[in-house]
Parts: sequence; structure tokens; C-alpha cells
Amino acid sequence: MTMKNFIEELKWRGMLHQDMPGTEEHLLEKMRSAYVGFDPTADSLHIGNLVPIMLLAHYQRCGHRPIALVGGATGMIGDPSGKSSERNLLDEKTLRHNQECVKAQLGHFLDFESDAENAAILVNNYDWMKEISFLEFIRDVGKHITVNYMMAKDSVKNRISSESKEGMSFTEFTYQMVQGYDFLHLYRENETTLQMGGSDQWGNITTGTELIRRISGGKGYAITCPLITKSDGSKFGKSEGGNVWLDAKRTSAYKFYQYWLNTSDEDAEKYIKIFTFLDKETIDSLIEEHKEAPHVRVLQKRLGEEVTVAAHGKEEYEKAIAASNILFGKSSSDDLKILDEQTFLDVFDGVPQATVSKEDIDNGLDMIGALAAKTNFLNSNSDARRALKENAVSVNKEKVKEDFLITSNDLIANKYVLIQRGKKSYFLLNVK
RNA sequence: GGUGAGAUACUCAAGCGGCCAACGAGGGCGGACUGUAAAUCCGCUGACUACGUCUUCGCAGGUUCGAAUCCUGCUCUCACCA
Repeated sequence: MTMKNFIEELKWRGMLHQDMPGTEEHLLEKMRSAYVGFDPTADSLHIGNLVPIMLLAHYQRCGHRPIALVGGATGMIGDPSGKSSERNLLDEKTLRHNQECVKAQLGHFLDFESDAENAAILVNNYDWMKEISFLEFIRDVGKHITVNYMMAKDSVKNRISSESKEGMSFTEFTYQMVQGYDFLHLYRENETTLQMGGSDQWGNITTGTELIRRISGGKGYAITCPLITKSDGSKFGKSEGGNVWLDAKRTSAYKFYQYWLNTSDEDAEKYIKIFTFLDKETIDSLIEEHKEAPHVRVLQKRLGEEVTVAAHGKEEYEKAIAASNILFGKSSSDDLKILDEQTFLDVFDGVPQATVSKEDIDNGLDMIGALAAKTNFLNSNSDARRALKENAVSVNKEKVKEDFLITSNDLIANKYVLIQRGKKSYFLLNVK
């Protein structure tokens, strides 16, 4: 089996931040195993985790074996990297639950199932860490690393010195040892010779290679990828609602797709290389196409498609497209009325709702009542009047005036009325 | 403890007896334009039974036909001096 040059691949995709000398040659020799750690602090990964996931996925496509390590043990300690304060600890039951969820999500990107030589493996460091006693650990592992070495790491320095008043517990100080031990363990058990991670993980990873060298006399390698930024300076992976999660229950496929679609032009060029498996020629021609007609947003659309299909599947992606067309396209009230109830609810998932009685509708519901008096969608009747005067209000996608009355003719699926203020705020009237 | 300055809407900040629901800026919202972007332009931004009425300018009283504006007390903030 010939290996595709993984380092080469990372370079043109802009995913290589640092690599340990000799890594490229090491990977070209034959199939190697590499791992990335995932933190099971929640029952879902978010798109911030997507970069390390893609590292593994690209790695597998280059012919190597990816290992996803769920940090059951390390998650109990908390990584001090980039954290200014002590972290809360999770109990074992929560961790186990989270691990199961994370595992399912990784399956969308990595091939765990096939019997190919380089099928992905999932491991949990709790499984080996729980057997080790404290005495054993400090004698067999701790003996090999000096405190001086550990103190020199940025993650530790930042917390102990300078303006940080919080200090750092012994537990967090130990973190790098525990993570380092993972590498040693995988090196011994699975012939894992490479650890990858975000650039903030460099310090932790090198503690691992150090342990491998000192204890086993072997050689471990390291690759880090840059932290993903957004050109406008805001944080990647956050929308108004908080994190963008991979779990559809937390972030609907529609919102997930929208997040990618709203990427700025500049970022889209970067992201399409990182978050999709498209080859260089395809991406180059897409970028070319995008430059000629930026308003068509081919880059954003393709990016959204690739990532959404990967994370949620083709069907969910198509629903997201349909929803997007309804919300942002030139859809009319007729388009809305065709929708079945379930699709309708999916599209307007998370939109504020209020219930009004059937009689109100039969008598004809005036717009002040629909917007404020009976529903509290807007803060006050004045606000409602203002919105109407501004020509901002639509019922079922059609602009209405102050004297409009909602009647049973306006019901969608016989029980809903869609009200809008402006382009972006939607309200759903539920008729009972 | 002493002296001085201040407290105005989401934020900053005018106003210092009637023309004040309160200038202006930022923010927010809406409209036009547009690519579901950026920039730009325009409008709105206390409430209500709405050409009018009511409640708001730290809190409580008072003077006056009339107070955010003047007086008294209180609370808090800031600056300077002990």
C-alpha cells in the first residue's frame, strides 16, 4: 500500500501549524497509527472539535490508522491549556454517557466499521488509567519527568506566574503527565507513534514524546494544526445562540447549515480546505468561480453542503436547503401551505410560539392582538403599531397592513399562522 | 472625618422654571439597496382605550399657575484634603 503524503496534504489545506522533525519521513515509510484526544465534557461535540476530527479523517484517507481517544480520565482532571481558572470535574456516569454520544458522532467522519487495515479505533483512557494506582504512577511514570520540565510549559507558566491570582491545583498541574502517559500507553499497546491536536496542545503532546523517549527509548512524533479564527475577530464556532453543536438536538441541521452558509468570503476559502475532503483542483476551481461571481456564493454553498452532509446526512441537508429557501427565498404563502406539519415544525424549530383560541381566529384576529396583546411576541401594543407602520409585518410571508385580520383562511396545516417582523424575526401562532 | 463635584432612557451624554417624552452619539429594531454579507441612505426606539391622555430625569418631601430644571432632607458615586 502506498501512502499519500499526509504532511503535504495538511500543508496545502492550511492545517499544519507545527510538526516534529522527521514526521514526514516517518509517515511515508508505512502505515502508522496516530491519535487525537477528545474531551467528553458535553454529550456532543461542537464544530470547534471539527478540526481535530478532520485531521484524523484526512489521516485515514492518506492510508493511515486514526485513533480517537476519548479523554475519560483526562476529562476528570481538566486541561489547564488556555484556561484561566480551575475546571469543574465530571462524575463517571456523566462521562460514560458523553463518551457514547461522542463516539456516535465521530462515526460520521471516520470509518470504524470496515475491515480495512487502517480502520479507525476508539479508545478511552479511563480504561487504562483507572487500573493504575497513585503509587504506581508516581514511581513508574513520575520518576522520569522533572518538575522543572513540567513548569516550563506555557500552560503551567501562565497559571502560576504573573497576573493570575487563581493559582493552579495539583490536579491540573498533573494533567500533562496523564495525557503524556496516554501517548506512552498507546505507543506500547497500539504502536501509535504520532499524536495530533490543536496548537495549544503542543506542550502536552511533547510531554508524551518525552515519556516515550525516556521510558521506552522509542520515538514519538507530533503534529499540531492552527487554531481556527474568523476574519472579523469573533470566535469560530459560536453563533448568537452559543456553540454550534454536531448534535441535531442541540443545533438543528438547518442552523448548522446556515452557520456555514454565512461564512465570510475570506473565511470560506480557508474553511473549504479544512472542513471538506474536496481535492485541490476542485477547490481551486471553486475559488476561481467564486471570485468571478461572489454574490452566488458557490464557496459557502458547497462548504455548507459538504459539512452538513457529513455531519447530518444527505436527507437532513436537503431539508435544511428547503427550509433556507422558505425563510430566505422568494417563497409565498402558497409554498407554506403545501408543507406538511412535520416539515413545517422542523423549519420553524426554535421560533417563539404562542397559542390563541379558535374563536379568536373565527372572529378575525387583528394584528395588534396577534403581535402583542394576545401573544406577547412584541413588548407592547405600541411596539406592534410601530412595526405595522414601518411596513415590517408579514403574515405567512405576505406583507400586511394595520387593518389586516387573520382568519381561518390563513391557517397552515389547519393550526399554524406564521408571523414575521422584518426579515429575521419569526413568530408562530398556534391555534387551539 | 472635612471640602467639592455628580446621579437624566440600553450605554455615553446635553438640558438648569414653561417651546421636554426630554438635543446629540453609540447600540438595537425596521425600510431601501444587496449576496441571508459589508458599506451606504432613510425611519423608529416610555406606555395607553392614541390628532388626545398617563407615567418617567437617584429617593422622599416642599416652593410655584407650572419643575428634569429652584429649596430641604436622605441614599449612592467620584475627586481632593486629613
